[in-house]
Amino acid sequence: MTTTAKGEEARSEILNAAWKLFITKGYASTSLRDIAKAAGNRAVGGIYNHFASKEALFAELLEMAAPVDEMRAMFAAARGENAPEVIRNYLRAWLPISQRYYEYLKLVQIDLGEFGGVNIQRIFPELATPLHDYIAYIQTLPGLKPMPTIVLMRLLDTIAAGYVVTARYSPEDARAAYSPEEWIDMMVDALLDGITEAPAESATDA
Amino acid sequence: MTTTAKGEEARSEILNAAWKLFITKGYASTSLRDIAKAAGNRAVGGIYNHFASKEALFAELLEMAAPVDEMRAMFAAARGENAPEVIRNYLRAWLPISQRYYEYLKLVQIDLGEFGGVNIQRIFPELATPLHDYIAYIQTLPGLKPMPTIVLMRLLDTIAAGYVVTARYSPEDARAAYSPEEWIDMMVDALLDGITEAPAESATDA
DNA sequence: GTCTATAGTTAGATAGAC
DNA sequence: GTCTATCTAACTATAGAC
Repeated sequence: MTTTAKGEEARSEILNAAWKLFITKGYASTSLRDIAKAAGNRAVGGIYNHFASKEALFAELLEMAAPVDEMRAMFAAARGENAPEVIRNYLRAWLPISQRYYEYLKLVQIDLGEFGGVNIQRIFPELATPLHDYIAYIQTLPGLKPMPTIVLMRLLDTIAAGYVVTARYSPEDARAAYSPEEWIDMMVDALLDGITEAPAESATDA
Repeated sequence: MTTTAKGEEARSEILNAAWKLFITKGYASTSLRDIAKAAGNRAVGGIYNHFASKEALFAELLEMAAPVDEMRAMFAAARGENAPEVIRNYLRAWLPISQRYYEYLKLVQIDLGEFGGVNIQRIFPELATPLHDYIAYIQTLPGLKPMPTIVLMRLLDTIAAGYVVTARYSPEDARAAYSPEEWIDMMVDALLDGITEAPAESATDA
């Protein structure tokens, strides 16, 4: 829809402004006037030089911001010799990403609410399949209690989702008592070793 | 705003319709015409006999659906002699509630996005304080590894939030392999005892 | 490609008969 | 208390000058 350098700049300004507004105000509450104004006080009509409609602009955001490459790279990198070690590597890599992904999830929710999820359905398989393969890989490694793949997947998803969600709702000052890395390690430790006090006898790795 | 029985019925029909539409379509995308139509094909203007504005209608939903009583009752009931037992009781009681609460959280997000959270701020202290007290109570009980209150709170919140979120995103058929109660117990077990295989020597409670 | 101007539609809210 | 009719404002999208 655009070829010149100036056009490209306008296009990305519009995308940036739309991202911020859709995230903070929602889709329906964000007018094209709002977007045009936030994108350097542009003309409303000019948006249509770059996007066919408001929904097309939204769909473009959803597609270009999907963390497909990031996730694939992480799955390739977070490997190791035993499952606990790999899980630790995985969560250390994924949790910081997933927090950035939090804003993206708002766009996903918009797509589900406003458009019935038609836009996200094109992207989702690209993410689900590598994740499933990766979890299956972890289960070939030693060091875990036996459990079905679906259970392990949900546990890992639970930590990731919970980490992101609780970062928003818990009181800020208490959360600041630890660095993000410390928080991640504490949550990983809880998942791997539990929070129940050991039976007290042979404390080999305290 | 309403006194007669017929008026009360209309009022609750409007509230029910608005709840469903706000949850599924979002606030801004839901028009008062949509609500009036869904509430038994009523007249749009009639809504103003019961609510001063669209926002007032929304605020009423937010207030009346807050699970304040449910949470207080749960905090009072989920007690015991040692911390792991109490945590299990707590999560068994709270996770089913929190899933119903999932829809309510969408309303909270709407309030944050559309109104800057002004409506939820009236309700939030009623929930946060009892929760904090309850976590502190758990920490007076024996059986947990030593950890700061804020860490335990975030871990419990993580399980609760993760349970709710992953229920929406994981594939339905795989999730149906276990009952909700089984899922909850598996997740509680993971939190309490971890997922790492024990060092193999003295398997006392396998 | 960007702008101004505007068409066409729909929103929240109000007035007044019944 | 409910209805029909309507007001004003805001929206998406288009047309046409530059």
